[in-house]
Amino acid sequence: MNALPEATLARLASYLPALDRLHAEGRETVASGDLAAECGVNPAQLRKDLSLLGSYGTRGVGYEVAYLHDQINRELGGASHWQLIIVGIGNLGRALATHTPMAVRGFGVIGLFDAAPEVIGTRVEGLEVRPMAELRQVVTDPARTIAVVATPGAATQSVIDELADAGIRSVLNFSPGRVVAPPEMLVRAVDLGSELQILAYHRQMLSTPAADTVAN
Amino acid sequence: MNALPEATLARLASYLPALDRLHAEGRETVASGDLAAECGVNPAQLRKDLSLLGSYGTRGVGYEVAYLHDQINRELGGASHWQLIIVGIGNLGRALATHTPMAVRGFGVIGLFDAAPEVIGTRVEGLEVRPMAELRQVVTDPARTIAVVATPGAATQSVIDELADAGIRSVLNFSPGRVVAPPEMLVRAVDLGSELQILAYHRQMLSTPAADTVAN
DNA sequence: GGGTGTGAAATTCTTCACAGCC
DNA sequence: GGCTGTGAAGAATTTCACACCC
Repeated sequence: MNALPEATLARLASYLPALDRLHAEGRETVASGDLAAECGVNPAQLRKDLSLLGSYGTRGVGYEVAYLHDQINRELGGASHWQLIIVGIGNLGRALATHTPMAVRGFGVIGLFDAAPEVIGTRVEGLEVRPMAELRQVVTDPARTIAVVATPGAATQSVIDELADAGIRSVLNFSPGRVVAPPEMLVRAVDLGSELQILAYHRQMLSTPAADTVAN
Repeated sequence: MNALPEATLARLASYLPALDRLHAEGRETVASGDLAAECGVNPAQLRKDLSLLGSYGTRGVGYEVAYLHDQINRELGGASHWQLIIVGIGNLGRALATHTPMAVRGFGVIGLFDAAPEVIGTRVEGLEVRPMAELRQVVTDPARTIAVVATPGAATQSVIDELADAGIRSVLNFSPGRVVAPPEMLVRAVDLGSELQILAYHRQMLSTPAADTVAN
């Protein structure tokens, strides 16, 4: 299987929750037009995305909901059973630890870490919060572990270093500020502030008609 | 000023934190190559992005850090002083309420709302959590208000309806599941699960060399 | 010399439109 | 009849490369 285009990848991930919903409603099959409307994309685009995974549709009928879900999930690596650890158990860390949609997609949380003594030893969802020193005891298979980093900005770089030392090579970073990581480490940054800013821009554009737009 | 391309928009938002950092380090000017490296983009791309806002650079020197930051921030609508309300004060809601990078960029939180009686009346960062019934008392200027929705899935649609009734037209939705909203309402969905899945896919690709890649 | 601003080329992504299958 | 799968057209984005300015 060839590498999927970046744009397709983001859309495929968004099809999964929609398929979950359809499955929950008891739908067995779905046509590209319906699923596309649900996800806010063009039907042709959706069909093209799915055709990159192979041909899972039936002409005249559509796609089998459960089977399609499995195929997308497998392709995205969700079925490979990743193990998650969360570093930084503040509000955001706790939110991520209890975020059920993640667990549903095959990401199981196996460890929680924090630096603050008053947090260490407390429990979240039945898991005890541990100090970073115990990282290696918890992470038994670093190649299959993804670290979610939700620490305050100042601590992030040293956390990344410790994770790298423990052999972890996949990081989802919610902490603002760029970090340097060894080349074998894949770091994906998520910036919640940017999302707000993009929304604000769009609203501003819609509300204040451009001066160069002639009335029609 | 014309509408900015969607792709440029996302990058501009990512330049702001980098400029913040440079400013904090005392840098007065920065060349496109340096800032681009910091943000992980192509230097020509960065120059083209900035040129869409006007010509703020000096040939042979670079861009003035503080001035460039102000220009981008203004263009993105951050300086328009948006008022934020947060609906759903669970862990994620609390995390967003205390997320300082947001406040820094001109987004001030003016209200917190939740449905659970045991949460109503508690305080987060000095703000009292209120029931949705008090929405209109808090939101005095709905056109300048952005609602951040962090409710559990089942409650989301009714929350959107109530927000629409109160005249709010901008929503950042962290809740999974598609919602229907009136046409004048702009809803931007953020799915934290997708980010994990995209990361997992990339790691899977890097770790298992494609069969069709000939050794070289 | 160093670095921006920007047409033009190259690439990637999206949409169309229709043959082919159920 | 309805819907998928996909080549081809069209649109958008990224990158190159160089004129121009400090």
